[in-house]
Amino acid sequence: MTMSKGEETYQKILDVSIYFFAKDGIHKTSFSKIADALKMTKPSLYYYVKSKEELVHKVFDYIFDDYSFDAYFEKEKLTQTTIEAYLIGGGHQFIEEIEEQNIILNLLNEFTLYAKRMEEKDETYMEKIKQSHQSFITGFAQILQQAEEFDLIKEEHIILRAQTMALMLDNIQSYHTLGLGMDSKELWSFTVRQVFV
Amino acid sequence: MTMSKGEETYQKILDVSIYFFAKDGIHKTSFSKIADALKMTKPSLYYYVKSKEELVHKVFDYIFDDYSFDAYFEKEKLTQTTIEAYLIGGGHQFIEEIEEQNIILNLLNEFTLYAKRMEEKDETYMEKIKQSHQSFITGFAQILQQAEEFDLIKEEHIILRAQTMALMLDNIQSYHTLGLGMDSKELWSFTVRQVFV
Amino acid sequence: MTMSKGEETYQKILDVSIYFFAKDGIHKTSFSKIADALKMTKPSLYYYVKSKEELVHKVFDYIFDDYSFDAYFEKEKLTQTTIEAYLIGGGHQFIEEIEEQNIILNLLNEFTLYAKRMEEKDETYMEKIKQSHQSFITGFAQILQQAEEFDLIKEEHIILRAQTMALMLDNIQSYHTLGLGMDSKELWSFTVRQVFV
Amino acid sequence: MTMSKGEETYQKILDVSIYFFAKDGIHKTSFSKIADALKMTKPSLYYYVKSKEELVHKVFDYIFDDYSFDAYFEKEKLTQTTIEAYLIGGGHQFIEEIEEQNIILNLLNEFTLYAKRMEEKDETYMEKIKQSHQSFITGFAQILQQAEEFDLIKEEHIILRAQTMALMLDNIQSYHTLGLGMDSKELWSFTVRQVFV
DNA sequence: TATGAATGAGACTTCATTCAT
DNA sequence: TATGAATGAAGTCTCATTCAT
Repeated sequence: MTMSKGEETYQKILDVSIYFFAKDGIHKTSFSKIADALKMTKPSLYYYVKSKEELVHKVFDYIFDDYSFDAYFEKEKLTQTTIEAYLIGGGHQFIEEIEEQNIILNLLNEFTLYAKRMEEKDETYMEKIKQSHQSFITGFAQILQQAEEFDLIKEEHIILRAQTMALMLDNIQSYHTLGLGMDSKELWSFTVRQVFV
Repeated sequence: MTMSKGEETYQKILDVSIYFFAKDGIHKTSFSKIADALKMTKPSLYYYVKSKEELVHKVFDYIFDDYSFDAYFEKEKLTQTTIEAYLIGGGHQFIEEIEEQNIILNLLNEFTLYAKRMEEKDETYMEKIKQSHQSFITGFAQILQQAEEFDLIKEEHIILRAQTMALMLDNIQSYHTLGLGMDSKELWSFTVRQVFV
Repeated sequence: MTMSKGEETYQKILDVSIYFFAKDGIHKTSFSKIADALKMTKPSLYYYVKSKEELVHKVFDYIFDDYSFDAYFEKEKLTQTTIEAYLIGGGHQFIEEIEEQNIILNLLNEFTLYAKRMEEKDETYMEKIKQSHQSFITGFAQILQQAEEFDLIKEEHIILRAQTMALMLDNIQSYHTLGLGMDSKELWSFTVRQVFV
Repeated sequence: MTMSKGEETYQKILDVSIYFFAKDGIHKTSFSKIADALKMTKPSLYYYVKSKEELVHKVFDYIFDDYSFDAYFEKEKLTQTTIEAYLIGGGHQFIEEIEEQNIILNLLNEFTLYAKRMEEKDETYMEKIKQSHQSFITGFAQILQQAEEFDLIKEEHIILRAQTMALMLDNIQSYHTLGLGMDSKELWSFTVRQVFV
């Protein structure tokens, strides 16, 4: 459980990189900036990270490994309550967590752009992003499947409904931070209820 | 109607900038790149544009001036058809146009990030983006208001419905380009129909 | 007496150039700056002035043509008053005039540096500067010669006295503008009186 | 006592900068020029100096730290000889040293101009220059005070005399280098003797 | 593990100047 | 007389990266 000094330093590098990548952008975050913030020298960074491209990739993995349906919607809780409440609650939790680490949203968007632009050179970025989003669609679809088995909803359009939910949940916070006076949680609750009509 | 040589050159600069900004990102698009593509020299660019920051701003305005509800949903057409068909049709047109100029999507996303990061220095970016999105929400809300007057929908949740439509339409294409096998037009039709339930 | 439009424009160019050369330095004064201040375009400037080097030379001549002993010490007045009072009065006038066009001092100093650095390429600058300073030394020497003929001072060291006066008068204002709390006129009066001891 | 390699390089940068600043002027001395002369690359310079402005400031401090009354007039020597001889001797030493590092004079003048033009942005330049000049005035005044206590001169005009000496000494070499056939040492001796009349 | 020192490539920008109109 | 358009050269500065210690 305890980290070695090296692991600690590595973790700090990731944290600081995430912070600056999100705040200023990947391109505007130089090794100097990171090194200064960590009170290290640039060459020391190279001990932990082979190149900037590798750092970007490591940060990317670190971020997207946590960005999946299962991280927010815990399946064990599903039986304890109604499906509708479960979906609403999970979404609210998602919204809250994203809200807390506000600047991460920027990073998710930046990485998506980054991944698209890297697609020719390195497909792994896009693949991981796809998987993340797919996990939400699939996750919602499974829940809906179950709901249908319980006769809570009609059989129709399960995929479209799942896609709607995934897309809404994914962008609701981005929209919120634009400052259009939108109530994220209310909109999510509304979305779920519409799906269950 | 005809452009002077200077205006033509200026327009070409905008076009090429848009192309590279979208394809490679603002930061990775240097004046050299633009100048080379136009077979001009770097200093010539400065005859048309005071600085890179100004070029970014000009491109930004050029893009976002066209990104509004009214540009896609022509109000004159509203009376010629049913409201539901009108909304579906307008959305399909929106989706088609975005699809044609595919890379513009990247630019919209990049500019949104750019605007957030510039907010302290220059609020005008964010303001314009807000206006764009607001125009969609307000546009949909007005249509729904009318629908309600004709008793086509219930009075409830007009704002939430409008927000849902705006958010869905705005991100449907981004999602599509991720390659999750989503049918944009079908999803939009479904969205509109849900709203009219 | 009246100037043609062309002459007027030319004069304005000189005036503006003097202003910027003095305020910001020759090197930091670009043709753009001058053109903007005059609401002209750069190529128009080239109609009046062949190159920046020529502009510098013209301004230089314009400034140093007026910087001579005779411009400040009018020989006709010499007989009307005592020699000592004449010298003090002339110096005070010099000081006042320099004080009025304060920034000209910067230009004189900058041109002196410029002249030294150009000496290998173009000796005319240094020659003109030498002549200016020599005119003061010679001017004072002639006055002192006359004073000696009237037995007001001893024969000795006439050149040294003249050099002292020239050097003091020439630098008294530069010193003053440093803000060392020096009273220029009092110091000049003191200098003259010392010479007449 | 020995310098590390870094310190040596830094010192070389200062030396070369001084040389070029004096010979060609601050503005005409580019980092390329300095780097070439040192057989370094431009970015290497930035390892030692954050910006050109910082380099200018460092050179300025380096020069003006040595330019004070105490650096040329050693107070211990005062008792060993007569005051008049002491002042003449100190001045001659000053003149000789300035003559040896001839181009430094240009630099002093250039820095004075630079300081005036920077006054709004950064007062420290002007303050240091003032202090230098003030040190000469105060230094001379103290000597004269002492002379007066020994009844060597009259009580009157001690400040004016000190100012005269400071101003003369400060500019005598500038004048000399104009090539007006002035004998600097003789003029200084004359100045001191006049003061002691 | 860490650092001092260095570098090639390339970024944005300004300048003096030209030329056809 | 004046201007719109363009350019080669050069300037300040940043960046990712390397290497010997």
